[in-house]
Amino acid sequence: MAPRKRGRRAGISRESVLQAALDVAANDPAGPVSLNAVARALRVSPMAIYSYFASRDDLLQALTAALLDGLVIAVPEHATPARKIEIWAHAFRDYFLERPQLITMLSWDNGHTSIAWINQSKILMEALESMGLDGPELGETLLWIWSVVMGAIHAELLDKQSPRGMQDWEFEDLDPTMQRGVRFIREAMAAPDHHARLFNFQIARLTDAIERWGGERFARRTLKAAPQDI
Amino acid sequence: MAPRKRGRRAGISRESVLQAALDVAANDPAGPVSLNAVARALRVSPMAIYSYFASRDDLLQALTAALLDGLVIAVPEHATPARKIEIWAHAFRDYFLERPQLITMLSWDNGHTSIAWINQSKILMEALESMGLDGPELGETLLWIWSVVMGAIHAELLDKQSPRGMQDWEFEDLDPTMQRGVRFIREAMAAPDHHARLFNFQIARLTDAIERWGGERFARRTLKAAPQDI
DNA sequence: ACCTGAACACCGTTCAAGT
DNA sequence: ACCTGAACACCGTTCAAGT
Repeated sequence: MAPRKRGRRAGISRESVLQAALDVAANDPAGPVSLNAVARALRVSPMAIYSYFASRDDLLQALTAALLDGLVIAVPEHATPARKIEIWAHAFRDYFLERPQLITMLSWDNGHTSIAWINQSKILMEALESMGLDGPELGETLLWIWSVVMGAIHAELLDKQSPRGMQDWEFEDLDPTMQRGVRFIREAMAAPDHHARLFNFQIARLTDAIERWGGERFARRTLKAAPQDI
Repeated sequence: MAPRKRGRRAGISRESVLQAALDVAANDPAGPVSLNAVARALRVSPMAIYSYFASRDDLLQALTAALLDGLVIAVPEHATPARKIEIWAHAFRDYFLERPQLITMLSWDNGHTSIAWINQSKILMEALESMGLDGPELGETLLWIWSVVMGAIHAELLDKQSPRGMQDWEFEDLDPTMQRGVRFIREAMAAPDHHARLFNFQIARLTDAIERWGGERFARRTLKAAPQDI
């Protein structure tokens, strides 16, 4: 309560700032993590944080890394590549659903991809390689999987924190065809495991496509390598 | 320049506010549309806007509707359902790429889905229905397509407005396996039509899966309807 | 080196007052 | 009814000053 004297050491550190940021994020998962809120939690002036982080962006980068560090994905060694991808995706989903702030910070807030995030994709990459993917195609597939997984999780979180409520008058403004569609959507979302089912479905289509696609590419490459000009 | 007198009519209207908001959005596609910025463009006090819109949310809702109104998707009547979905998805992508603000406002800012947005999906729904989808399954498929299309476009825009630059020291901190992966990603993204190709690929997988899935469901339903107990 | 305070340029919204 | 101005509670960041 007693206001600190000018320049008096508050005894904060990079770690304690990070911990405070984690607390702020945990207390309000929906809202953005602001420097001011972190400073308030630490009972210091907002500017004190600048001694440990260059900017808000810098703090968020460290925060995402800290949050991601807790994620350890283990896959059975003898599982098929497709199964490994499935396990990877579901582990990601579970982890993000418990830490709703992460998805925003990781892929939407500023677009910066943290190192920790990339390192977490090792299992994914190894699975793709063993499916015969290589070079730019492997890179493209990685980007694709990220987009689908993050998109699906983001949509799920958004829906959970603010269910798309539609007013009656809005519903009546709709085209009759779409009124039926909206009813179907509501029916679909009424199922208690709706989000899990939708996620499962997307990942299944994903691995399905990769298996087929990777197989084709692999066959083509093997064909090219064969001595056809003899 | 001359400051308006208190209460003096500025002569703005719901339409002029909306137009100003469109201008603001066009001038800074990356940044959010703020009430203050719109007021500045109109040369009125921010509070004047509250005479025409209940809140910032209300203004954004109207803004998205106005932006979406310009989108008219026409599909050849005799195209296959899958082809219709493809055309729909690409029309959406083209439209959104020219109006980068839309994607944020529509699906990420507050999560409110505008009526205009839903009405735009009529073609999509008709295509799905003619593929044999119905009920909650149709609703689920609609949600899925939205998620994929919006996710892909969002990722593309984000990448364009702030390319994921990675510092050298960051690269060296990576696991060797992922260093190779990141190199592949860079190679993939070096292609000039990279985004278009990735989008094409995703939509192709999407229609592929729906055709197969819808077909299965259709067959099962037909089977059920058949007089098997005779 | 670490921290504060004042300042600047933002943001959305409420409330009272003026025409 | 329409609009302003002051006020409130935010936000990130710069800069000078204090210990």
